[in-house]
Amino acid sequence: MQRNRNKKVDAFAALLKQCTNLTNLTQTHAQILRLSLHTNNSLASTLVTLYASLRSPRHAHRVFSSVPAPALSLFNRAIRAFSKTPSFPSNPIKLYSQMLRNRIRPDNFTYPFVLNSCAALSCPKHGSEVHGRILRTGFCGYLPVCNALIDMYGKCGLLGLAWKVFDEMPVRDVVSYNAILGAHAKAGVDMESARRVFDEMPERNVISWNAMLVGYVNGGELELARYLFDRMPERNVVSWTTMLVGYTKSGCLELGRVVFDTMPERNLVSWTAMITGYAQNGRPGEALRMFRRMEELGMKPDAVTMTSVISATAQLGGPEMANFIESYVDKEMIERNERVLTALVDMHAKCGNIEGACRLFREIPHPDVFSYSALIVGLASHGHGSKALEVFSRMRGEGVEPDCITFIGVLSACSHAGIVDEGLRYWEIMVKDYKIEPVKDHYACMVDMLGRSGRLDEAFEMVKSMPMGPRPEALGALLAACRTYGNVEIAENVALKLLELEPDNTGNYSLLADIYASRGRWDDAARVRVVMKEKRVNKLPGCSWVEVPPSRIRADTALQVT
DNA sequence: TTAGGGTTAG
Repeated sequence: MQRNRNKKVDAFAALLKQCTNLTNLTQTHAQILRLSLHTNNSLASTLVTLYASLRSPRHAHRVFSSVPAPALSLFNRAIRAFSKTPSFPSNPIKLYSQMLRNRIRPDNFTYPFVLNSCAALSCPKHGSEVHGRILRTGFCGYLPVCNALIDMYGKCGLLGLAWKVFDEMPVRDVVSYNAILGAHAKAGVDMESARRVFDEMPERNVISWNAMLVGYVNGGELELARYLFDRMPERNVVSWTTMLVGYTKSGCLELGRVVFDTMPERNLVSWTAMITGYAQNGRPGEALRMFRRMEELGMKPDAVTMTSVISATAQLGGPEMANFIESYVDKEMIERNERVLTALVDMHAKCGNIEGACRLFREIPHPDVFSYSALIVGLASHGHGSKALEVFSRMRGEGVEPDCITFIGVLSACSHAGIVDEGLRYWEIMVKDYKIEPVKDHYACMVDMLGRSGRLDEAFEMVKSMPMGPRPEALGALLAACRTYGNVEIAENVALKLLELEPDNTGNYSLLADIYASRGRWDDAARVRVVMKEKRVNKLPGCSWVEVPPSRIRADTALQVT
């Protein structure tokens, strides 16, 4: 009987090896379940690994939890599988605690992956507990275990502890050096120390060179990065992608595109980097075109890719497109992590569906400053000022620290709700409690708020108090308020400054001419129009990056399709 | 076991 069962297990193990997609894997899994072989540790281990490699952590979790007494090997395979999706509910740290409760002793294959998750979740507390156990059980003699410790402390920013592990190791390999090098280079702020490690290490591989490259890129030292890139003894897809990111992050999209087009091989990360480059530099149409090309090549996006695709869609607007993208996320089983959900909240808000934005926000288990800000800004721009302020107060109650963008939402909420004194109070809170230095956009919000409610003198004072000098955003808001309330005196003052800063912006000339006209000062209005003509300032045609169906082209917009 | 891609902006 037992022998027969073992035979079947072997047969299924062989069958599983041939499963290359989710369809035939689930079919084989179904047969395993029918014969009640799913409690077999070895089959369950293979299933968990395969589901994880096909990016189906939910299936993997179901397999794992249906085994009543998981053995060490199954724990190890599951921990390894889930270390790729550390934010998933059954994360390696939980599995590790479970194995200790089950009195199963972790070994040298367990620790590196658990430590990886501690690093990914930035949990040095758990990490040092694991460290303690490693020391007590004598596993510090294993190179991969110590290397993972260096990496974990380095990624959590505890460089002293990383060095302590490094220094106490009797034997080190290139991985140990790379881990400590990466810890210094990553942020790009201490490249001198990184350089010292790099120069002193006994042996270097492509990973060591890439770690230095990343450091220069993240520190904004693009020329040094390029110098290094050109002289590397060996380059792989990571080196090329890092260089590509260097260019796109500093706004050199065209150079980034050249790198992308010339790199010898591209993977999902390279495609995502290029898509993100376009999305973050105001070229959402180009981002979506790249995404389509990537799909046509059969490359499946992941959560990171989709975050940028969603952000690009948000910039283009349109409720149909927003709904399409959301159902795409569902259909392709993209992990709905915090960043994906935040991007979806923002997208729906920008595409006019604030209810959809609120619905998605409720799905976020622990909203952070990004998620709260996206919702607050969204509510404010839809005119739900008091609802935005409610969300802000809930955010503070939850202990989430607002940032400068949150306050842009809060101040514009006050502006739209017409509650000026509240707005002034929030300004105080921003500056005094949160020590946030107001930037030009905050001033623009305040000027807009004071101006809308007719407090033009205070708005003017606000403009004059700007430490960076009057900026077009704030001046424009004040000029608009001057038109609403017919205040020519301030308007002339403001317009003069504004035209000096933005001589090519037609809106400013028109606004001033309108103000003169509304007060019956026809000669002055005409004078502005003449100046406009002399400067050859003509209305700029509307411009779009995407093909728009003819029915949606507004009659008053000259469309320049690129 | 070591290197690359992500969300919020009057």
